[in-house]
Amino acid sequence: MKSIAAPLLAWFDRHGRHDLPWQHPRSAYRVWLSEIMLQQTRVETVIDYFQRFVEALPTLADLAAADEDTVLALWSGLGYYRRARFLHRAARLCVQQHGGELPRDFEALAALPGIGRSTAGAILSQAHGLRFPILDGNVKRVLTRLHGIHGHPGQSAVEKQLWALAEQHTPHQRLADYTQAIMDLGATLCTRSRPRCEACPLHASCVAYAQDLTAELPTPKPTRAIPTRRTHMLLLRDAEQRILLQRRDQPGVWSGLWSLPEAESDDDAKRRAAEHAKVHEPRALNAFTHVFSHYRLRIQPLLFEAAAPTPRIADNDDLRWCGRDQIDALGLPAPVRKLLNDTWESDA
DNA sequence: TATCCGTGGCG
DNA sequence: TCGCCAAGGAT
Repeated sequence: MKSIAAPLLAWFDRHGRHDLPWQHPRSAYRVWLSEIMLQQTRVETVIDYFQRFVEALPTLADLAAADEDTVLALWSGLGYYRRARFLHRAARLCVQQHGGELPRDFEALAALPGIGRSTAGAILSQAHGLRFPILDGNVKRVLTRLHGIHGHPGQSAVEKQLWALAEQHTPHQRLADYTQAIMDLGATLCTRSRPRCEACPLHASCVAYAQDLTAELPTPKPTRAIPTRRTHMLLLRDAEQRILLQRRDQPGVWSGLWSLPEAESDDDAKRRAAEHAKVHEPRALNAFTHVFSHYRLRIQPLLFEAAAPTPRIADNDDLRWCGRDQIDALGLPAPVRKLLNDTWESDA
């Protein structure tokens, strides 16, 4: 099989992305952080989060020493929060077991939480120039088209075949550049819709291009209808305009993040509100829908005004009355942060 | 193996 | 408005 490395690297030198923030400097810690943030997330979205994160926690040691609320606050809005907790846990494991650095050994690296085969390959190739393939969404898209492979890449047989191809294409020189090059190709030319095949350095040997299959490949995941769940969110606000926040359980959606107490119905909401404060009749705010990958959540916010906190419910690890300026330091789900800000804004 | 886990942008 | 996506990994 003819390797794609030579034409790909030549293209990368002229048209690749060379100014991403994690490339300067390209330390193992920064590459690792970027790879975790980039899982299922766009480069444009990640850049600001990355800058803020490394400014607050410049080294692996800083991350390991940070508390979880700090890490989740820096991650807040980026989604898939388990990534942040795994990142944090992995940093502490590195301090405990690997001399405070990310291991260079593939098995040890991939054994860390949040680091799978592809992310381990990306870190080792980009940070250390070691020869390990990656197989992320970009590479899957490039390889299924280049070789005309049908079937959803999530299927194990298809994925196995793609890993074998990824391995075969990986060169023995310029590993960091090659890894970045094939991702750049997927991100900028070999895009899901309307790929720019005429500018692609590989189109002469591309099966999908020759057979006009770029619109069919990669085979999309079979879709299924997602359910709608409903919840009431309680905005308990005291005389000082503070609102009661509650840390969410693990596991589950938004686990470990600070959110609002929830209820299944109006009556349930009043009952739960009374557990925390002496309250008046609630005011129903505008309901809205938040969409996850696997279900949509219809949220009915209920504002309980001028609540007097029940004394026995003091601030603790999982319950906290927070003012407007306090939520910046906490990890909150994006729609909850917006709801709180809107509520405080509306009577400012 | 299938499901779970966020978010913002785009056609 | 809405379906679908975008640098996966864990369970």
